[in-house]
Amino acid sequence: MSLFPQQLDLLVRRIEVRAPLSETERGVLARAFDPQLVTTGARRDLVREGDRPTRSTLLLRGFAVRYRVLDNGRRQITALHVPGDFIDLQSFPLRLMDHSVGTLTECVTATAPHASLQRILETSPRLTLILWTLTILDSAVHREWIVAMGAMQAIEHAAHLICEIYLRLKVVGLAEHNRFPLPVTQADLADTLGISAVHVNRVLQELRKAELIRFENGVVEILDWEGLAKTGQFDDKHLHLGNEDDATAQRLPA
Amino acid sequence: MSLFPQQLDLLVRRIEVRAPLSETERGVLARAFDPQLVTTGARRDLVREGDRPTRSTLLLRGFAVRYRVLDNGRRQITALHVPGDFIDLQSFPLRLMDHSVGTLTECVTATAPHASLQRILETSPRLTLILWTLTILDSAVHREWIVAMGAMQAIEHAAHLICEIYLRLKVVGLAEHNRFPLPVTQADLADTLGISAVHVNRVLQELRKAELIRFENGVVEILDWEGLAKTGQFDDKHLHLGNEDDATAQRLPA
DNA sequence: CGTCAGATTGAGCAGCTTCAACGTATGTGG
DNA sequence: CCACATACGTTGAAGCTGCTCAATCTGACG
Repeated sequence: MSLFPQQLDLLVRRIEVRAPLSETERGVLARAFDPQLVTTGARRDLVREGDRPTRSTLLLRGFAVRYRVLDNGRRQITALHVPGDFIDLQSFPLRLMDHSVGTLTECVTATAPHASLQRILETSPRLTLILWTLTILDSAVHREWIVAMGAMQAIEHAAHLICEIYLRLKVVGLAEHNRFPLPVTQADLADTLGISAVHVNRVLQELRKAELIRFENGVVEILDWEGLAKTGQFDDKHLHLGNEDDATAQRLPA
Repeated sequence: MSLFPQQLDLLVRRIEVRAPLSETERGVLARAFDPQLVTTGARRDLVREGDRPTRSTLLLRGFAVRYRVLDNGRRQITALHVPGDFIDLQSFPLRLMDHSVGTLTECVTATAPHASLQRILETSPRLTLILWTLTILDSAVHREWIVAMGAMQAIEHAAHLICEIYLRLKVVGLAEHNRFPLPVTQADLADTLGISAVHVNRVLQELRKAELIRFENGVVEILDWEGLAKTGQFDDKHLHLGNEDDATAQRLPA
């Protein structure tokens, strides 16, 4: 009645960037999930705006996005999720989904009933803080996206996004050196960056011409990290990859 | 050694939109704050990017903004805070500030030492969930801003923002019927909406010409709520103003 | 081989920017 | 009390970024 260790591994890595987990805690976390995994095809919804989920979903394999569709038909992606991310942990404290989550690729997910999270809340302050922190990291990324959308040009924004995804994938061991999967179409990028698909195409061409990246068949290769980070004015501070940032490690030793 | 009830009132109202608080809980919350309040002048920083606060700040009076300044000198505001909002509750789980918070007007604040929040985390699952929920509401607003920035025109975005601020002020009793203070300059709005101050001016003129709002001397009057909400494609779902949205009320009765 | 999703290109256009000037209210020192 | 400074709002004009529309190209797949 619990997740296998290797299935929990990506989440554990994300957490342990900041705070070590004890064996007991890993066990509690593993038992919070339903043992059976769910596989969902590409381009399907995992949760829909208006839903009131009774369980939260952890992404184990594949890429997913949070999005909203406006009256005018435009879709805006508000978050891009990679393996190891909870895609709707916020539905535990706040049940009503105010946005949808859809898959980009085929995805494998594990689900944790809210009742299990409730138990963690009532019995483990440390794990509670860890879960809370995960939602706060989402927030920090959201803010960074607002900055990028509001104050950067399209090409800078695109460079910024690529830097962010690269580091996030690296944390969970899914990026090789300067190379990582990004299985999204230019239309998806358009809905993420808030620009048209045509313009995405031109921006990507510029990034290629500047020899900052290659991007073919859903794989990004970063040719010049320095240049890319500079173009995107990228600073990894908001990803909080250093363990001295975090209260869990300092105030609640494992 | 605790905040006066009326000083806590705005926060309590925000919380009780979704979940009732017991007298005991109010007491615990009140005692989490330092008794003395702090007054900060207009256009000063309350917290700075790079800081590692040891206490979290509750805004009692005045308006404040979260923001980041880019290399190119552009300032992007990522959140606008009104009385009753925590401006840096996330610094409890994640110490390093990845953005700054500044005042727009003179502000009165109360501070809660992280040690007090720690005590709440260790002793009161229900209050912990409530605090967690407050940070998650910030997240929901962030996502809505991403949608507005990415998929709306400037005039729609502006209308959307005004709708949002109006409802948030109403919750804490700071908006009269269709009328509320918005002590920001057009340059502030520019940094919020991610457009130039000149264009803000033109957008406001359009909103006035369409007889949707008046906006003089830092006071907004909504002349046509329906029209404004339609223009801004505004839906209050993401503000989670209904108590059936929330887990606290349902699973952890006071 | 035809079909389809996705990428690419060109051309004209719209939204928003920048620069610069000017208006208006408020405050301040002489 | 006036001269001047300062902050904020308003207006016009020119230009750039990114959009829309439409056509073409490419590769995968049945």
